[in-house]
Amino acid sequence: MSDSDHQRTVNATRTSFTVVEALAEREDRVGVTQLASTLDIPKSTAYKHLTTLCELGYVHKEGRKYELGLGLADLGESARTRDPLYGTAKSHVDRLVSVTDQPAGVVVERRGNAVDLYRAWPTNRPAAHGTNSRYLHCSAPGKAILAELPDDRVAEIIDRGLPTKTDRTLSTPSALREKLDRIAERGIAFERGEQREGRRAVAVPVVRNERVMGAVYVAGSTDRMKSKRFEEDIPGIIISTVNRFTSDI
Amino acid sequence: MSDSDHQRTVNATRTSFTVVEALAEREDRVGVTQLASTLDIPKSTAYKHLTTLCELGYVHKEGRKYELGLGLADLGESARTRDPLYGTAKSHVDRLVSVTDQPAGVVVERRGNAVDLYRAWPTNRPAAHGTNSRYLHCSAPGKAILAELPDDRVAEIIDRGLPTKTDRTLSTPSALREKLDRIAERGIAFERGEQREGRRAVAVPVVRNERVMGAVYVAGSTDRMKSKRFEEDIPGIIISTVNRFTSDI
DNA sequence: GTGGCTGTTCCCCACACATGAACAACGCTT
DNA sequence: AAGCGTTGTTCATGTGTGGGGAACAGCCAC
Repeated sequence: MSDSDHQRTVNATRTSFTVVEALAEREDRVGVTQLASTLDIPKSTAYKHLTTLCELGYVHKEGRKYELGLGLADLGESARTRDPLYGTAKSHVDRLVSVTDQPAGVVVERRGNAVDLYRAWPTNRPAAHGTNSRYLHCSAPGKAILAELPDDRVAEIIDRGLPTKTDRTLSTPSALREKLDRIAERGIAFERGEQREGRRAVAVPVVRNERVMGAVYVAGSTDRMKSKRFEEDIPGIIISTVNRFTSDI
Repeated sequence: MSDSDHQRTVNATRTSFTVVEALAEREDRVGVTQLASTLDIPKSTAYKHLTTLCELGYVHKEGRKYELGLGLADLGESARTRDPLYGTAKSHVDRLVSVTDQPAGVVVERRGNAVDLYRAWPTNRPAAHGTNSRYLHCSAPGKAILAELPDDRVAEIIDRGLPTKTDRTLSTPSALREKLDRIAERGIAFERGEQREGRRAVAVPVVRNERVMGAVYVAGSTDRMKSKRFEEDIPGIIISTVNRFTSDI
C-alpha cells in the first residue's frame, strides 16, 4: 500500500509535516542537528524544510533554535470551527457549564486520538488548558467514542498501546473492552481518576446515522463530583442535552 | 529575494500549504477542479497534494469534496500553548474575566495578523468564538500591538490595506497613524465599534526588552462598557495586571 | 441515453529535492 | 585569548520525483 501510494503522493510534503510534528512533540526548542538525528534525515534536508516552513510562518526561528510557529494556530482554529459538531454543540456546552458550574467540552476522534473541538470553564474556577489526554482509553469522552466505534477501529487503537496514566487506567485490552461494552449498553461513560489523579468526568457519545461524531463531557475534581450528582444528575443533564441537539443536527 | 530563496527552500511544501490555506479561507468544502482553478495550478498537482494531506490527516475528504482536517487542530494547540505569553498571561486573563465579569484574552501578532493565544468568557454569558478580527487595525489589542511595532513593520501592514469593517473603522493610513501615536503615548488602546457594531474593548500592549510580545484585552458590548468603567476602571485593571506579569516573565 | 461536468489515473521529462561534504560561525574549555 | 568541538549554513551533484498535460472513468442533470 505504501509503495503504490508513494507514487501518487508528495514526499516532500510528508517530510515537511514530519518535521512539524517532531517540533510539536518536543516541549523545548530544537536545533537543526538534533532534529535531523531524531528524525534520521540528513541535516541539510532538515534545514531546507525548516527554512521553508519558517518562510511560511508555520515554524518560528528563535536564534538558532526552531519551534512551532503561530501560523498553525490560525489553521487549527479554522479546522476546529469547521467541524459540524462545533457549530451545533458549542452553545450546548456553554449551557452545560452554566447549569453544572463545571468545565465541559466536546471531543472528536481523529486517527485514534482525542481532539478537543471546544471546551469552556466556569468563570471563577478556570481549569488548566491543554492538559487533556490525547488518548481515548483513559478519558470519559474518549471511552464514549470508543464504545461506538466499529470493532476493527477499536482493535487498531488498542494495538497501538494503552499507556498507563494513573493506577486506575484501563491498560489491558480485555479490561478496556469489557468496560466499553458496559458503556455501549448504558450510553454513558465515566472517568474516575483514570487519566489524572483527582479528576472525574462524565461523557455521552454523539451518534448520528449510526456513526459516532464525537462526545460531550462534563469534568471536575473528585470532591465536586461524587455520589448522586456524579452518577445520576450530571449524566441525566448531559444525556438530555445531547438528545436535544442530536435531533436537530 | 524570492529567486535565491527558491533555490534553498522546498517548493512542494509551499504548494501544499497553499492548498491548506485555500481550504482554510473557504467556508464550504471544495472539489479538486475548483481548488485547482482558484489557485491556478493543474488539477493533477492539486489532486496529488490533497491526497497526500489526506493521508497525513491534515485534510479531510468527505465524498468528493475536501476540507480542513483535524490534525491541524492538534498542531495549532501545540503552537499556541508553546508561546511564552500563553503560559504567563493565561492565569492573569482568567482573573481579568473574574474581576470584570467580561470576556478577556491575550493576542499576538504574526505576519501582520492578530492571533488569539487565549481567551476566556464569563460563564453565564459566553460570547461567540472565532469572531475576532484577523486584522490589527480595527481591534483594541491589534492597535495596541501596532502602536509598539517598529515603523517599517507598521508601514508594511498598512500597505496591505485597511479593510473597513464598520463605519468607525480607521481605514486611512493617516487616521490610523495618528491614533497609534496617541495609543503609544498613553500605553492603552480603545476599540469603539470599529470591528463590529456594538462591540467595545480595551487593550494594553505587553512589552519586554523594547519588543512587543502581544496585548491583553477586555471586551464587551457597548452597554456594559461605558463612561468611567470603560475609560478608567477597566483600563486601570488591565494595566496593573500587565505590569504585574511583565516583571516576572 | 447522452453530454458535460467532475475526480482520478497515466506517463513523461525537466528539474528541484535529497544528500554528503565542505564551509563558516558559534561557544565552551583551557 | 586561542583552540577545538560542535552547530548552523552553503555548495555541488545525480537522480528520483513532483509538475503538468492529456487520457480515462465516474457521476449527475437533462
